[in-house]
Amino acid sequence: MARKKEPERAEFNRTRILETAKKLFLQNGVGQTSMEDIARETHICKATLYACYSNRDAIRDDISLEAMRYLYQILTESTHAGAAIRDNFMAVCWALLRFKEKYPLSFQLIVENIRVDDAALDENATLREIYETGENVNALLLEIFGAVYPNQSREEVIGTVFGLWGSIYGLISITDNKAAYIQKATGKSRDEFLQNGFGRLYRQMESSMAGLIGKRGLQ
Amino acid sequence: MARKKEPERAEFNRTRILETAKKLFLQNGVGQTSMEDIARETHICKATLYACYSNRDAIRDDISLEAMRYLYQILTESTHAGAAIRDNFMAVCWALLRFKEKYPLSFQLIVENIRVDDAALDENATLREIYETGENVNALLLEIFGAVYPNQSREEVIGTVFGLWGSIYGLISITDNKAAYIQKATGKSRDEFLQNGFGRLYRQMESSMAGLIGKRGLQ
Amino acid sequence: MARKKEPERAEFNRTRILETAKKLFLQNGVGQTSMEDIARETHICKATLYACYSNRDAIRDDISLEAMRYLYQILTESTHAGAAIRDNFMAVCWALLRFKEKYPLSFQLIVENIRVDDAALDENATLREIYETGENVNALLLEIFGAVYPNQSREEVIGTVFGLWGSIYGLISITDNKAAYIQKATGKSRDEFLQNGFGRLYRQMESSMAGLIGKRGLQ
Amino acid sequence: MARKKEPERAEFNRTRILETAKKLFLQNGVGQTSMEDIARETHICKATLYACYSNRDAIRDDISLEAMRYLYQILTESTHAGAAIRDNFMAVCWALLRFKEKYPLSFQLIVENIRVDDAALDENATLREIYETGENVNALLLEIFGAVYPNQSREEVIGTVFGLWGSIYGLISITDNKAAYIQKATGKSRDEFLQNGFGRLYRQMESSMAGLIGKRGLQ
DNA sequence: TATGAATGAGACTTCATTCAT
DNA sequence: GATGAATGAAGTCTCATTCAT
Repeated sequence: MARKKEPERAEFNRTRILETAKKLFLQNGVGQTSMEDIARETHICKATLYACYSNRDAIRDDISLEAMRYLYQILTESTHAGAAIRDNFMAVCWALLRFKEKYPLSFQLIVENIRVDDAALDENATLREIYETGENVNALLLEIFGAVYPNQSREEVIGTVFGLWGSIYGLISITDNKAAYIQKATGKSRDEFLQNGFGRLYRQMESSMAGLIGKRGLQ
Repeated sequence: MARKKEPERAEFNRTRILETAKKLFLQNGVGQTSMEDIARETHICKATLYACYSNRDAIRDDISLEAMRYLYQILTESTHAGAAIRDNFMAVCWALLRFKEKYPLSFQLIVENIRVDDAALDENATLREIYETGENVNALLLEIFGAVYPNQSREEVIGTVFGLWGSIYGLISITDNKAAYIQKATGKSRDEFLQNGFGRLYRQMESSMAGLIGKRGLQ
Repeated sequence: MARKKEPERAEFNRTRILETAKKLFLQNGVGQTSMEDIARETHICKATLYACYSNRDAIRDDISLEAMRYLYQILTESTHAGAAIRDNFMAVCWALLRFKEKYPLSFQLIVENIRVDDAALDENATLREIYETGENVNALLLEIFGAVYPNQSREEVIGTVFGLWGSIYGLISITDNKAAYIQKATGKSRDEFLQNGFGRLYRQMESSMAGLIGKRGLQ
Repeated sequence: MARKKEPERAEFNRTRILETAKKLFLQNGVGQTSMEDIARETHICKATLYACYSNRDAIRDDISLEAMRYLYQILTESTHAGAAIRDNFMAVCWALLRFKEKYPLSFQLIVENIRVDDAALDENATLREIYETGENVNALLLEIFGAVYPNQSREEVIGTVFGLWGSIYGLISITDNKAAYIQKATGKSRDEFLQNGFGRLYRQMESSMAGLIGKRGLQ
């Protein structure tokens, strides 16, 4: 098979490696997937593999970055500054679900801390960008929801949003992981169940706001 | 030092292995901990190690079982059939936090599905017991919270409880993982922050009930 | 093939490894001999090989130690406190030749410095023993030749002996390496040639002594 | 920076490679220095490196050749047909020391045999030139010292000179390698020690001649 | 000629697992 | 049951060398 032309090639390999790694990581777990496996599956020789990614963590980090960017992108696309809060809230929830579906392995990034050794962030550009994109996601959320808490301090808003974020994460986790169980126990499909759950969380937010800003209806 | 009598000795070894494994799994990750490591750290030779646990998964499963039992135990101890719902709810929340603190590696058991190959459950007594203890936890929760939804179908109750369970899980995850971040951003300690978050989730439950059962006060 | 009984086995392996390594190191050079090669040639699997010697340097060091001990042994055996100096001198020379023949790779140990990081010697028992055996060799030489320089300070004796030691080393090196060349150019066999060379070096020592202790005959 | 013109460029590269290789060979040992290392350190890409030198041995040989030429040059420069033998002898000794200082890795060339497969010499111009330069060195030595042994056969002279050559080599080896040790044990600096040692070797030569040519004084 | 990327082979090392004692 | 030694398989990584551009 003919070699690709220069500039394309490197990118081509990295992409193939990334896709294959995602597949294998998911199938067998990150720990059970060896560079050997990835090389075999991509038909890229090990030396080349190591030229692209110096170890498994580098691959994992790159996947995380891709995931983080995707998350930021779909959040940006599916929310709108002027839209009704409920719409934005729901958009965020479903976006998170899509995120989990597309990057199941990276889903817990949402509640995890990027390993932040000061050293690590300085030396590892990928890690730094993951971190920064994560910060952008946070900023976006504050921008969307912060506006509707006019009487709350920034600190309170951060707290509320963080809490909701965690709750949504947990709700999606349990629902997606135990979809079959839930279906059997409640007769609801995963998405119906989530629809209800998201609704409850929204009302929680609403009431939390109501408590603070009086009976003035939200939208 | 005199040899322990046979049956004690075996139990003694298993305990040492379990404690050491928990420590190492936590320090280095499950995937990065080898049977070699465990043997070295316990000063138990590998052959003996294998006599106790046929592989790493067996150890991991045993830890999971211990964790599950602990969870069931503290939930049982800290909730009471006749107590105010709010008290029970809060007790459950803080119990989950203690659970995460004691068994960080097993925390996600809460939202995970035990690998349920029909075959696996049949052949693996440990797995089966984990599963059954999980079911007991579920039953306990339904018993505690189900009573207060007299007008709801069992299915609806299961749904509500499941959803809350996931939310609590997510809230604790994000709060514990990002405690430092939260402290810096909101000025609140992890536990203050959680107190608020649990409160919000409780009100969500309350209102969800209120919506269904009318203005009849809850306790 | 049946396994050896316990205590013998380990020693048996180490011996086989050592012998094979010596052969391969000599054939192909130390740098071109891999642990792989040694494993293949000994029919000992690599893991076992690593259990005996944690890396190639450990093997090399062990060979050096064996060599050093051999050197000390043959020097001890072939010299005698009361013998004529000339006899002792010649005995030392021919012992060195035998040493080079038996441990060609270790021959330059004679003029080399053991890598003496303070740390290394402390942590590496083999290195330390090589060093100490080397010191014993030095002491032996001083004992043999020192007595005949009654008027010289210890420092002068050390200097003279060291110098001779180096000269013998060099003479043997060139003669053995270029035996064929020498045979062609001078018609003498390696050993005849050496006999002459050693003789010249002895007379050098003799005259150096004569100069210092007067016409008093030696022996 | 503008590209060098073709022929210059190639020479420029070869020089850089050679200098870098000498440094790395010395630092880490020949066996531990890879073409990879050399490419990295010179910032010359590997393909170009291979265009200049087809493998590591070719580099090593080129260094050897450079060394041999240097040796021949300084021997030529520092000795003189009409000079006193003692002066020439000492000049040779100190030249050898300078040689070891400048080309430590090539020092043992002096007592080594160039690998002389008949095939190798025919096919490998570098090897052949090393060999020939080595022969020139030998010839030079015979020319210098041969004249003073008028009664000896050429064979005897070769023998004597060869033997001295080896002794000087050994003396320098041990003295330079163990300079610190010697300093501590004898209180003499390396060069003082060598001065004495060279003197003894000279007297050896002198007496060897004296024995043969009678009391006729040298010089 | 110079280059970046690719490659097969193989080095070193560790692991899970199994024996003989 | 406990142990030290052994093992085959696999993992991570590097090297010398070769292409296509």
